[in-house]
This record gives sequence, structure tokens and C-alpha cells, in this order.
Amino acid sequence: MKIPKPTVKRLGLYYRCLSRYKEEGVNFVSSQDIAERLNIKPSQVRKDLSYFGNFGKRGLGYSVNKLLGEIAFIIGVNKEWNVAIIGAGNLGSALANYPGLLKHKFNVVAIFDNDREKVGKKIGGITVTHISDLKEMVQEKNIEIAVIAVPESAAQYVAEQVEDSGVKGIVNFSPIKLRVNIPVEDVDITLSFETLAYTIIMGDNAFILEDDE
Amino acid sequence: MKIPKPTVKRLGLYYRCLSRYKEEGVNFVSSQDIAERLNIKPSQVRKDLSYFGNFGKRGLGYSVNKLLGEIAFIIGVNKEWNVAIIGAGNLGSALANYPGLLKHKFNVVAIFDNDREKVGKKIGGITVTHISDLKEMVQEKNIEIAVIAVPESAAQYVAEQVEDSGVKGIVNFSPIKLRVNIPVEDVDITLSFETLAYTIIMGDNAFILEDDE
DNA sequence: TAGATTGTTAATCGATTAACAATC
DNA sequence: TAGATTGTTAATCGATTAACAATC
Repeated sequence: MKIPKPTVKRLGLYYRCLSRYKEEGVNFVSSQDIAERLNIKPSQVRKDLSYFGNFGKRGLGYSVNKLLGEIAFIIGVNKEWNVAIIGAGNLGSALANYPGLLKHKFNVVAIFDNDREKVGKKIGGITVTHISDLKEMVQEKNIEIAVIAVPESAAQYVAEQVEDSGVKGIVNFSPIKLRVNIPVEDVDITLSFETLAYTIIMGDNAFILEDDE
Repeated sequence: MKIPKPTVKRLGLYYRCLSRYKEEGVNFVSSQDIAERLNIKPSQVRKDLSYFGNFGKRGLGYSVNKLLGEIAFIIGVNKEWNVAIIGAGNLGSALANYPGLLKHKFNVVAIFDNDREKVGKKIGGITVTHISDLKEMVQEKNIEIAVIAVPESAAQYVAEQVEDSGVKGIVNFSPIKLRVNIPVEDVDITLSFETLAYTIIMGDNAFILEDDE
């Protein structure tokens, strides 16, 4: 069965939402409860979950603990991922210390840069390695995910190095479309600002233009 | 006429793509050229542009300069935006120096934090201000966009302060759904990692599960 | 003119939502 | 049992794509 990409994205949101319910000591939640917190429709929650199994009890809702476990299994929360950050600039440094990654299953185990000045320095407890040692380190440290946080001009070249090194996927913070044969997840920060700007300009007419525009 | 949200997102991509063509000295491009670089279909490029006008010449394609101008007008590239960053941690600091914003139309003019230790220090040439002065600074510096780069636990509270201050839109780096009545653009870094992880796990069967799963 | 490429329509594809029988 | 809520179907909505007449 084909799982819609938006469903996969929402699985992560469900997981976080349920974690909060657990913290709050809630044992059972309905699709309505989840939907309200996430600003979506209850039928969407039920449909998303139904791709993977029957996790709820009619009349009762979902056991927070059970559903957490099921989703954890689906999105592979139990697995640990070793991550390399390429680019020891401001963004790369911030990501190396990013609590959202640290407290989850993503362990930053290496930082690379091509600047000999930066090599050997420590960022968030990790020594910066020269990019020429990428492949070696990937094998040695069993790195599966690479983060591209280098300037636009270097991004494609770096991506090819990464692909060649045996890394399995890329989180790409550069604004270009990478041409590689491994999965890439784009985080386009500038584009988010531009989209917001457009939305603000359009005001209440967001995404609506008059015929004569 | 209603403009699909994905179309708005792509407008920013077209703009960048055309900027590169201009740098390369190219004067005319076809929808096919653009589509190839962006890994989308030519008919999508044409359809997206057709929401806003007839910018091309049949048989010839689009004038790079003219189309750049048209898109700049649509997405409001000519307007300058004053941006405040809330949260002077690693991520906030990185964003204050982020080249992708600096070289575009987004000027970071203020950084806020609630930590008295940080207030008064300089980040990327900007002095950190205490969050209690938010409203005052927003008026004074004409700030229209706020970036939320604070811990999850503070995000909703900060968002309400931001809304109250008169800011027009939020770029939200926290992992929660903000409940405010101004436009919000979410940048969910952790979710991008999770989605990538899922895609890697699924391998060639990405987003496909067998019936018996 | 002949070749190329647009702008636009109609068909297809994919995702969301409402509705409701099943059932706890 | 009566009330609540699931799981699933079918309807709707929205976005992408192919196809092609218009035309540079």
C-alpha cells in the first residue's frame, strides 16, 4: 500500500503530541483530541493511522502508551542514527548543538569543513575534521546521515562527495536542488521567509488574486 | 483566482533559478530549461506562471530579465523586511548571521532573549535586547517579521507576546503548532530528520508498505 | 515558412474530509 | 444498554500533468 508523504510527516507530529499527553499523565486520547492540538481534522488522524493498523478501541479512543509504541516502531524511533555535519559555519555549529536532535535519536558524531583554520577546533565537544577525510570517517563512525550546511557554491560538490562516501541520506540546508541518488530532505530557510512575506502581503486574501491582477 | 500554496513556494525557486541564469549570461530560457534544473515538469512551470500573466513568447521562451522582474514584483522582492530574532541561543545566533537572509531582503535588526546574562552582548553586530522591550522595539524599528528560536517550553508564550507587539508574521523554528492569529511559517528541523530517516528505512519502497505489514 | 514553445484545457492523480456502519 | 469513537468507504477537493491549438 502506498503511504502519502504528508501522512509520513504527520506521524512525527503525532508522536510528539502523544509524548506530551504522556507527560501530562493522560492514558487515552481520541482522534479528536489529537486533531485539535494539531489543527487538523479527526478523520485525517484516523485515516493516517489506519494505513498501519488498527490501534484504537471504538468508543474509547487510543491508548497513549500503545500508540506511542506503534508509531515509534513505524518511524524507527528506536533506531539510533549517526549524523555528520558538513560545514562548520554558524549554521553547522548551531546544528551540532541543536537540542531537538540531541534529545532524539540523531547523534552528531562528526563535523567537517574545508577550512584548515577550523580543522582541529572543537564545536559542541566534537573536533572539526577536514572534508578530505569524509569517506574514511563515514566508514569508521558508521555515519548514515549527512547535513549539508555549506555555502550554495559548494553544495553540489559536497553532496557528491557525501554520496560517494556511503552515507544513506542528506538533510540539505543549501538553497539548491541537489543531484544525487540518495534521499534528500530539503530545509529551505530563505524560502520559508519568502513564503511568509508573500502571505503577509496578500493579507486576508492570501493565495487569492483578483481576476484583474 | 486562487493560487495553490505549492505554486507560491515554487515562485521563490524560479526566482533563484533565473538569477543563476542571469549570472551565467543567459537571456532566454524555456519552461523546459527551468523545469530541468528544478526537477519538475515544464507544464508545471508554465501553469504556475500563467496564474500571474503571460510572460513568455511562444517559440522563444521567457526573457530572463523580464521574468525576474515579474516574479520579483509578485513575491515582493523589492520590499525590505525588518526581522527580529527571539532567542539568542545557537540557532538564533546562526540565523542572525545567516547569509541567505542578509543578502536578500530580510534585515535582522534586533535580537531578544529573556536571559539577563545575554542582554547587552553583541551577536553579528546586533546588541541583544531583553524580551520585555519587545513591543517597544517592534514599533521603533518597524519590525514586521519575528523568528521564534526559543525552547519548545517558551514558544507559545513568546508567540503571544510577538502577536501582541504588532509583528505581522512569524517564522517558527520550535516544534509546536503556534496558536496565534498572524501568519506562521514552520521550519521543523527535527521533523525533516525524521522524515529522512523514514525514507531511508523504507529504501526503494519509500512510502510503500506491503499488504501484510 | 518550419520549428519551437507558450498558454490553457481537460484528464489524471493524490490527499482530505464527511459520513456512517461497526463495535467498544 | 446507550453513548462514544473507531475504521473505512465514498465524495470532494486540490494539484499535477499531458496534450494541443495558438502563435512567435
